[in-house]
Amino acid sequence: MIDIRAVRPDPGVARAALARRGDEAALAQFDRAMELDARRLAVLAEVEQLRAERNEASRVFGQRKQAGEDVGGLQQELGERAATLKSLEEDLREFEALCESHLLAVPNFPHRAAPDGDASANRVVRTWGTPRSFDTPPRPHWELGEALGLFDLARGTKVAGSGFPLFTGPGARLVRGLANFMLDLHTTEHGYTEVQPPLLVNEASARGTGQLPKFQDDLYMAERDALYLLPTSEVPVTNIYRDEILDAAALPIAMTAYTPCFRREAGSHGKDTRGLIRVHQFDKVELVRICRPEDSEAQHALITAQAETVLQRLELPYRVLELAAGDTGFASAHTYDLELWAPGLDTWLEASSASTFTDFQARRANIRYRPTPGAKPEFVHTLNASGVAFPRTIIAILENGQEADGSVRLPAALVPYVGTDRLVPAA
RNA sequence: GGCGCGGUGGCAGAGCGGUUGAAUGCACCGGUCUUGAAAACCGGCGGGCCCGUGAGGGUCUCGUGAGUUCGAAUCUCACCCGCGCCGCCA
Repeated sequence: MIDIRAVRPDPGVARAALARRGDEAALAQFDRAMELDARRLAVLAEVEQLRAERNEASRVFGQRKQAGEDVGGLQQELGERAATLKSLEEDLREFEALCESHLLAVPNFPHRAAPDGDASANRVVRTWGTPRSFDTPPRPHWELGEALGLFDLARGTKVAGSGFPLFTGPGARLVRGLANFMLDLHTTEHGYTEVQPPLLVNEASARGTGQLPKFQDDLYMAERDALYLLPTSEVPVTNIYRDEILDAAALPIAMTAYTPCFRREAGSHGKDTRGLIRVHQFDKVELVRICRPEDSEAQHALITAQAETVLQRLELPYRVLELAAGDTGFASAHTYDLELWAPGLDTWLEASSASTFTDFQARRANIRYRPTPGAKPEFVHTLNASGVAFPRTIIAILENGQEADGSVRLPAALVPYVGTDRLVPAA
């Protein structure tokens, strides 16, 4: 959530910043929120005035009554005034709720470094690794995976529906190996604390990180219990500290979690649905950092580098994209996408998104810290990065590692975790 | 799922419907003392919002929401959460 108090003195500046997203609807939400805020403040002043009078009058009333004076007339007058106040308070609540609902729909301000424009303005800031050349056209991962017995997408569809992959035998082992490899890297070399969060989250949590109210359609919901299946472990992990005031000495906090993620992918049916490119359920190791505001830019560079390390250890060619203002996610101010090269698909696939949310999530989730002991609490900054998402990593491993004989060579870093250096077709 | 008890400030823990934003202790901050530290003593010390350049003033906040009342942390109702016992299940 943006800071409406900071915006109030000069809404034009904020409006210009938001305009960089090229999102007319967002600007409209912003304008409406500012409008409602002004009306809210006018009613608030009136309500507070009446409450002050009421409080004072009640004090006097109590004194007179105790002194044994006749208070009948005064009591009636105060009763009438209480009714006036009550109706005004209802107006106030209405404006507050309306104002907040619009404010919750306003995205974060893009970082000054983010390029202007939409996705076509995304900037490649670096590439790593060199794509192999193939003598014959490289095969897509779904052919390789089925031939190697790694997954059985038809049966996954039978069990749940399309987009719910079933990993089998060596494929399941590969998934488990990836999880252990990534968790070990982040916990032992990058200093993260491993957590296993709840996989369903309540509404407050989903609002805290920005999934609600705007992206309700993207979430699976357990309606009876008003719980949502996590679309990313960013949600439960960031919300661990919701409504808390953190000790400055504890910052930065660095947590990693291995969880499945569930996404309805509403509106993207028929797009990239082949194989493992876009699925409703997938595993991911996530990195979350919580830090002091002045540290967040450096923390962003750090968390991005840590996600890159995963891909480097897996010897997978990738590029780093700095997202343009218009392509940056709702809650994010600045995002780097890590895209893996998939030779079988002849394309780049996003395997990680490393974002700084500045105080946007902290404000929604009310996560603060005391800069010094005894000082006023301030909002922290939150960041996260996939470190990394599994399906597209598996795609890259298969498509980059494929050999002419139909086998797939595994990266050395994975060998101890998967128990073999090569995946071979079943005899 | 049933019955019982309970949710108060960073923590612990008081609180006859009327200066109770809330006793007290701990923690924390500032100071005195000390060569230094500890102890002791003195003072300060929740958060949000609005107005104000500032000093400061106002308002809300005792799980959440509604209600009773001139006035609610205190009374009523609903909901949420926690604990205990029973039932059910692993």
